[in-house]
Amino acid sequence: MVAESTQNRSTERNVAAIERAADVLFLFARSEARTLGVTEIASTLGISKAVVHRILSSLRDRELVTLDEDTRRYSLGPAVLVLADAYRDGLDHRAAAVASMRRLSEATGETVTMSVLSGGRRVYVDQVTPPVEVKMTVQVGGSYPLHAGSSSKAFLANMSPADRRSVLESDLTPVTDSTITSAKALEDDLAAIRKRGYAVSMGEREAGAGSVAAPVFDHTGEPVMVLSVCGPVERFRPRVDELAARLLSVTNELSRQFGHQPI
Amino acid sequence: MVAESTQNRSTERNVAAIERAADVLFLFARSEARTLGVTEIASTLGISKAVVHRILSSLRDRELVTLDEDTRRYSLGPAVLVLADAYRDGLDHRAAAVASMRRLSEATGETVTMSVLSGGRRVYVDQVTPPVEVKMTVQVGGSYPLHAGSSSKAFLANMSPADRRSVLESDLTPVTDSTITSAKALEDDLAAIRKRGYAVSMGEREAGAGSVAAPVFDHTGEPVMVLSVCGPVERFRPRVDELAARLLSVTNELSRQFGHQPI
DNA sequence: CGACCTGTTCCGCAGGGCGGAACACCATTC
DNA sequence: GAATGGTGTTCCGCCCTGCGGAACAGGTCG
Repeated sequence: MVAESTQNRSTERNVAAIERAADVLFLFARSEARTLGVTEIASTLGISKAVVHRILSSLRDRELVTLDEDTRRYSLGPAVLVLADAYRDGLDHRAAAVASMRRLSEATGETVTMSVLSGGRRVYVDQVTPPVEVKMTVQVGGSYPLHAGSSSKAFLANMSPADRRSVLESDLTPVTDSTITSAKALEDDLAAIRKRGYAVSMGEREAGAGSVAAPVFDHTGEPVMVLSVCGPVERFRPRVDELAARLLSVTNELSRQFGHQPI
Repeated sequence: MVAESTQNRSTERNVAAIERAADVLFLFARSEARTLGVTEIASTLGISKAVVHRILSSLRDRELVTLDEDTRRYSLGPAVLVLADAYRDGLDHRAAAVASMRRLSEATGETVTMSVLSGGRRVYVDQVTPPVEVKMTVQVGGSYPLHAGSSSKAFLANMSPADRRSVLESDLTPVTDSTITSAKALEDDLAAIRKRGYAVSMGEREAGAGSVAAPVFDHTGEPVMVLSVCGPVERFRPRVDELAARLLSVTNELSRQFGHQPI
C-alpha cells in the first residue's frame, strides 16, 4: 500500500531517456517563453544540466529543436511540423473537410472546429477562425473528456452503446459550472442529440462559449469526425437554430461524400 | 581514412535512444502507410524488435504515438499537434499574416506559402491552397537550400552581406535543370530582386512550378518571413506582373504592420 | 577585476537498456 | 485440428551507454 507501487507504473518497460526528451519538447509548448535555456529546463524538470544538454543535442540533430547560436537559447524546430502534417494527413477525409469548414466559417462569421477521437478522449485537430476581433479560439491538439461540450456529446451520442455506457459510468467530473454531471440527464440529452442530429452546449466545457456540433459519418456508419460552430455565448445563443441548420447541411454533405448511407 | 570516422560523428555526445525514437517518429511521416507495425519499423531502421517495442511504449506514454488495440498497429499521436502549434505560435507575427495569405490566395486563385529561415535553410511553415483541381502544394515543414526558388532568393537578397556571401561561396548544387548555378548570375539576380522588391522563379526549385516571392520585414529591418504566390508554370507565366503586384501590396502592408520603416 | 551568471565538456562508476531468444497469439493452410 | 509462419510481447544476463558531479569556458554585471 505504498505510493511507490503506482508511481513508476508508467515507466515500467520503457526508455527513460525518450520520455525525458518528450518532456523537454512539451516544456517548450507549455511554457510562455518561446525559447528556453539549459539551466531553465534542467531546474523545471528536475534533471541535471548535463543530461538536458545531451538531450537537446540529440533533438537538435533531428531538427526537433533549434539552437540560436548567438543567444545560446533553444526553441522548437521545424521538424515538428513534418510530424504534425503527417498526423493530419493520416486522418481520413480530413483534406476534403477543411474547404467546407472554411466556407462554413465565412457564412456564419464564427469559429469552426474539427475533432476526432483518440484514446478515449476528443482532440481538436483543426479550426478555422473568422477575421473578427471577438472570437473563439480552441487549442489545436488539446484533448477533452467525452461528457462535456457539444463536440464531445456529438461523439458520445453516436458511439456504440457499450462504449457510451462505459463513459456514462465513469466519473463525470464537471469542467465548468454548466457541465452535465448526472448520468441520467446526460443520457436524455444524448437521445435528443441523436434525434435532431446535432448537439448544443452553452458553456459546458468552456465558460462563456456557446457551440453546436454534428458528426460526420463514413461508409461504415462510424462517426469519423465532429465539426462544431462555436463563439461567444452572448451573440451565439440567439442564432443557435440558424447555425445548427448551416452546420448540418455541411456535415450531411460530407457524410454523403464519404459514402455514408443513412438508414 | 576509414568510413567509420565520419559515420558516427552525429552521435558524438548525444543520447542514441532519443535519436532512434525520433527516427521512429519520422518513419511514420516518411512512409506511405499511415500505420506501422513493430517488425516493419525494426527491419526498416535496422534495430531489434524489442528496442522498437520499448521506444513505442515510451512514445505512447507521451501520446506521440497511438496504438490501435485491435490491430496492434501504431500511428502518430495527437501530441505532435501540440508541438507544431507551439512552434508556429513561436514565430512572431505569424497569426497576423495568415489572414492576408488567405485573401491573397482567393484574389489570385493560386497557392500562397509562408517560409522562415531555420538553420541556414528555408522552411515552409504554412500554405493556403485555392479550391481548384490543378494547384501547387508544398510540403509544410520541408526545408530547402537558399539558392534555388523564389522564396529562397527573396531571403538571400535581403540577408546581411556576410551571410549572403557565405551562401554564394558554398556549393550551388542544382535542384532542377533551371537552378542558377553560377555565383555571378545569382548575384546579379539578387541585385535585381532587391531593386524591384520581389523574386521570380520558373522551375528553379521544382520543375513545372512558377512563383513570385517577397519578404516581410519587422521593426529591426530583418526579413522575418517570405510569402510567395506559386502555381503551375503554364498559367503562371503570363500573370507574373499582376501576381507580383498583388503580392507586394500584401507584404508591404504586413511590413508596415510589423513596424518596418522603409529607408 | 572578481563575482556570478550562463552553456559546455570531462570522466569514472553503475545500472539501464540492448538484443537474442523464448513466448503468446492469430491467421492461413492442408 | 495440427502445422506453419506471421505478428506483437516479454524475459534475462551481460555490456556499454548515458548519468551527474565537478571542472571549464565564455559572457555580463557592478
